[in-house]
Amino acid sequence: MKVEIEKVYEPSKTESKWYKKWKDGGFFRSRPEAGKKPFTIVIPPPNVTGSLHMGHALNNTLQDIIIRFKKMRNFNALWVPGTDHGGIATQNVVEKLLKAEGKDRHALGREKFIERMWQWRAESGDTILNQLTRLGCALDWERTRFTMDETCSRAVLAAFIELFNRGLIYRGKRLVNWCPRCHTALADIEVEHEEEIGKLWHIKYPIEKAKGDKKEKFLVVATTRPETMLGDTGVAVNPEDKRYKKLKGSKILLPLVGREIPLVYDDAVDMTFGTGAVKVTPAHDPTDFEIAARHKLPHVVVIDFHGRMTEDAGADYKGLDRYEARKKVLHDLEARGLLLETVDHPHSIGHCYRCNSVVEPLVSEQWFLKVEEMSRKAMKAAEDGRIKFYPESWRKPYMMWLENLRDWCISRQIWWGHRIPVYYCRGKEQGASSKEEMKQSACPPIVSAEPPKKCPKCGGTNIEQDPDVLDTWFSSALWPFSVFGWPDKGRGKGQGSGEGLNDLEYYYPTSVLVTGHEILYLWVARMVQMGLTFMGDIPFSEVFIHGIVRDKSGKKMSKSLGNVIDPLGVMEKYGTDALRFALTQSAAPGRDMQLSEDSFVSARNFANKIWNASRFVMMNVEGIVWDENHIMTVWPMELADRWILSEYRKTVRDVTKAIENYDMDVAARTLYEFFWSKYCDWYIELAKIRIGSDDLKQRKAALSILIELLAGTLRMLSPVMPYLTEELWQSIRGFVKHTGSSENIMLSSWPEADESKIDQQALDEMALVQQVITSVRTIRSEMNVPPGKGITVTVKPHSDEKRKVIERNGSYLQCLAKIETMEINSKASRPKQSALAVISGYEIFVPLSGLIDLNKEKTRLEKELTGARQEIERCNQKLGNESFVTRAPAAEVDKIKQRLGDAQLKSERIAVSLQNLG
RNA sequence: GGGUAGUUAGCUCAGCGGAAGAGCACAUCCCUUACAAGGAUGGGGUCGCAGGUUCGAGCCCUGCACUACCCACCA
Repeated sequence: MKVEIEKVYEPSKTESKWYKKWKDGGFFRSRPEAGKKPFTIVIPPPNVTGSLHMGHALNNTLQDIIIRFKKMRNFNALWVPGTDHGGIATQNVVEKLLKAEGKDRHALGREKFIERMWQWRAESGDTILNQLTRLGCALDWERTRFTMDETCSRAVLAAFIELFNRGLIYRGKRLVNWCPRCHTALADIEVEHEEEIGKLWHIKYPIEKAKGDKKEKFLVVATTRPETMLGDTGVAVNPEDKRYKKLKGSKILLPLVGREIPLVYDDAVDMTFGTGAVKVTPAHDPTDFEIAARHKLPHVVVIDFHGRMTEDAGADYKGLDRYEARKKVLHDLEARGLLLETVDHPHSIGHCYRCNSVVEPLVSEQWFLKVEEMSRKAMKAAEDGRIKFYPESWRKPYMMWLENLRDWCISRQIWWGHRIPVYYCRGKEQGASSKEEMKQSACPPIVSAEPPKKCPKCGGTNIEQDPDVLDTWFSSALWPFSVFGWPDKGRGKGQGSGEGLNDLEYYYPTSVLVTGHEILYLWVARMVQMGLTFMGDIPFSEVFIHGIVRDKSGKKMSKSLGNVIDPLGVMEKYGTDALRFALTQSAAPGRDMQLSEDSFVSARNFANKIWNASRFVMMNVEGIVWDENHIMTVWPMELADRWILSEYRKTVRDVTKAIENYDMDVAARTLYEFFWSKYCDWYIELAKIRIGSDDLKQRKAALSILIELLAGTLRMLSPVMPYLTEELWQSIRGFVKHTGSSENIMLSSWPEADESKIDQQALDEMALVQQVITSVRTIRSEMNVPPGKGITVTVKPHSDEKRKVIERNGSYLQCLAKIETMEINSKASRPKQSALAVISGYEIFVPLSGLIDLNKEKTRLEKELTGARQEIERCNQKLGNESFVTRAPAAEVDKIKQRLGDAQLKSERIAVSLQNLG
C-alpha cells in the first residue's frame, strides 16, 4: 500500500465524498430485525422554515454521536429524520412573501393560500435537511417524515377523534391569549413573559351620592391598563378591607363612559396592592374574568381581535389602536382631574413567541384539551423511573410544570396546519357562515376524519368544517409514534425484513430523546402525555437535555441580536469535524455553553493533529512487510508499550462510560487528552527510538502498537469526527488486525478493552520516567541550553529500585531530554558549575560549565527551596495533628509521611547546593 | 412572588472530601526528518462572601450577595 497524504488536513477534500458513500452503502438504514436490539431516536423535527443554526448543529451532533456509537456497539440503531410544519411561524414567513408582492392571504383566499404554502414548502422546506447531511448526520432518509404528510396527518386526525370521543377535547368560550398580529389564539406556554417597567395609574372613580351627601366621594383604583376601563363592569375590593366595608351597596359611576357599575367584594383582591380597589374588566383580564363569573358581572368587549378599540369603547375611542386609546384615556381623565398619580411599576408583559407582539387576553370560542389525567400519567412515568432525565435535575421542573398545567388551547385561527376534523350542520338554510351561526345550528357537531356527506341528524348537506387548525405542537406531540404509522399497527410490516415485524412495535418506545431545555414543556412533556395516552407506554425511556448555545458574552444567539455564529460558515472555514468536536467538548449535560471562534480553532488544530499523527504512523508502516504475526503481543513489550496500552484501556473504559452516560464533553476531552498528551507527546516520541533502529523486529513492535492504538482511537473518535476518521481509516485498515472485512468505520466495532490488563506498575514507572525527563528539560530551558546541544547528566538514585528504573529506560531519557552521556551513580556528588533537580527518588545533576548562569540557577533553586519548605510545613502540621494521625486512613498518613520525606530531602539537597553556589 | 442552575487562572470551562487543573491567551527558546494549525519550558488562582460539619472542604450543610434561565391570573 502506498501512502500519500497531505501535510495539512483539508476537510473540504474529505467531506465531500463520504456522506454519499455512507448513504448509498445503506449504513444509515434500519429495518426491524428479529434478534437484534433496536436503538431508536426520533429527531426533534426542525421547522420547515429553519436554516441550520448552532442550536441545531449541537442537537444533531449529539444525536449523531449516540447513533453512530450504538451502531458500532451492534445495535439496530435508527434515527428518524423529518420536519415540522411549524404552524404560525411558517404561515408568517409566507405571508411576508405575499406582502412583498403586494398581496395578502385574505385577498388570496384560503384554498389558494394553502396551495401557496405547499409550493413554498416544496421549494424551501428541505433546506435544513440538506444542511443536516452536510453535518454528517446518520439519518435514515428513507423514513423522512413531515408533520403534515399523509402518515402524520392521519395520526393527528385519529388522535383528535379519539380524544374527543373520550371526552378530553371540548369547545368553549374562554378568555385566551390572543396575538393581534398573528391573529390567533395561543396556548399559555406560547406566551413569553418579559419584565418591563410600566406605570401604575391611580384613577378616581366617583361614587354615586347617597341622599344627603354633600361631598363628592371617590374610590381610587390602580391600573396598568387604563384603556380597559372603558370595559369595566365593576370595582372589586377585598371583603376584609376595612376601608371599603361601609361602602357596601354603593354604585360607582365609571368615568368617561358614565356607566353605573357595582362595587363587589372578592377574596382575589390583594388589600396591600395599590389602593386595594380593583377595576374589573371581565373581557380583557383573566383575574377579572373570574371575578365577574363569581359576581355575575357582564362583559363589555372594548378591544377587538386586531388590538383596536370597538364600538362599545365609545365613539371617542372606537377604532383607535389599544395604545393610542391608552394615551387618550389618560389625557381625558387628566382633563377631568380624575388622574390622581402615576408611579413606575415593574411587571411582566406577555408577548407572542412567534412575532413578539404584546398578547391581548380576549374572549373567544376555542378548542381545549383536558390535561389533568394525562399530566398525572406523565408525572408518574418520571416519578417511577420509567423516564430518566440526563441530567436528573430537569425532572423537577418537568414535574412542576405538569403539576400546574391548565387545559391546553389547541385551536389556532390560522390556515396552515391540520384542520380540525369537526363539521357543523348549518341546517337546511343557506347563508349562515360565521362561526357563531354554525354553532347555533340545532344539530350537534360531527367529528370525523372524512368530510361527512350529510348531517346524520337532519340529513342536511349544508355542512361546513370548523375553520380552525390545530396547534402545531399537537402534531409534534405525536411524533414518536406518528412517524411509525400509528394508528396503523400493521403499517411498515416487514419492510425489507420479511420477518413480520412492524415498525411501531419494533421501534416504539424510542430509546432517548435529545433536546435543549427550551422545549421541555412545549414538546417533551406533551410527547409523554400523548405517548402514554395513545400507546399506553412512554415515548422514550431517556431524555438527554443539553444546554443552549450562547455567544461569547453569554447571550442567546439570535438573528435580531446579530450575534449568531453560522455553523455552515464554521464548517466551511474549519471543517465539519472541528465544528462537531468543539460543540461536543462544551456539551456538558444541561449546561448552557458559550461559544467563540477560539473553540473552533482549537478543534481544527486537534483534527490536524490527528491527521498528522496518522500520517506519521502510515509513513513508517508502509514499506514494512508484515507477516501474520505482526500483532503487538508477539514481542516482549517495553515500558512505553505497557504504559500506552494501559492508558488506552483506561481511555476506552472512560469514553465508553461517558457516552453511555451522555457526558459527551467528558468523552471528547478524554479522547483529546489521551491522543494528544499521551499518544502523540510521549508514545510517538518514544516509539521513534525503535522506529529509527536497524532492527526490523523492534520497528515492527513499536509500529504494530502505534497502528493498533491509532485504529482504536480513530474508532472512538469517529462518532464525533466521522469524516476525518473515515478518511484515515481507509488508509490504515489494511494494517490493522481487528478490521475484519469492514469497509467503513461505521461498520467496524467499538473498541473493547480489558480493564484487568491495566498495568499499574507501568503507569507508575512511566510517571517516574516522565518526571526525570521533564526536570532535565526544565533545566535545559531555564539555563538556555540550545535544543540541539547534547548534554551530560548525572542521575543519583536514592534506592536500588529507582536505579533500575533509570537503567531500564535510559534510552528514553537520552532521546527525550537530549542527553549525550548519562552517569547513574548512587554516590555521586554535585559537580561544580552544575544545575540541580531533586525529585522523588532522584537527584539529577546537569554540569553546565561555561553555560550556566549562576545567578539564574540560584534564583531557580531558591524558588524550589521555598516550595519544598512550604511542603514540609504543611506535612508537619498535618502529622503534628493528633486527630489526623489517629482518625485519617493509614494510607493517607503514609502518603503525607512520604511527601514529607521527599520534601525534606529536596530542601536539604537544594540548601547544600545553594551554599556551594555561594 | 416561586423554582433551577451558576459564581475556580485574563477568557472558556474541568475537578465535587485527602498536595489547585486543561484549552485559549501571555513570556522564553526551537521551522528537530508527523504536525509552526507544531514542540519544549515558564509566569499567572486567599476556588463569590460569611458561618457550620469533618482529622481534613472549590468539593458536604446553612445563610447571604450577585448572574443567567424557567414558571406565575403582581390589578
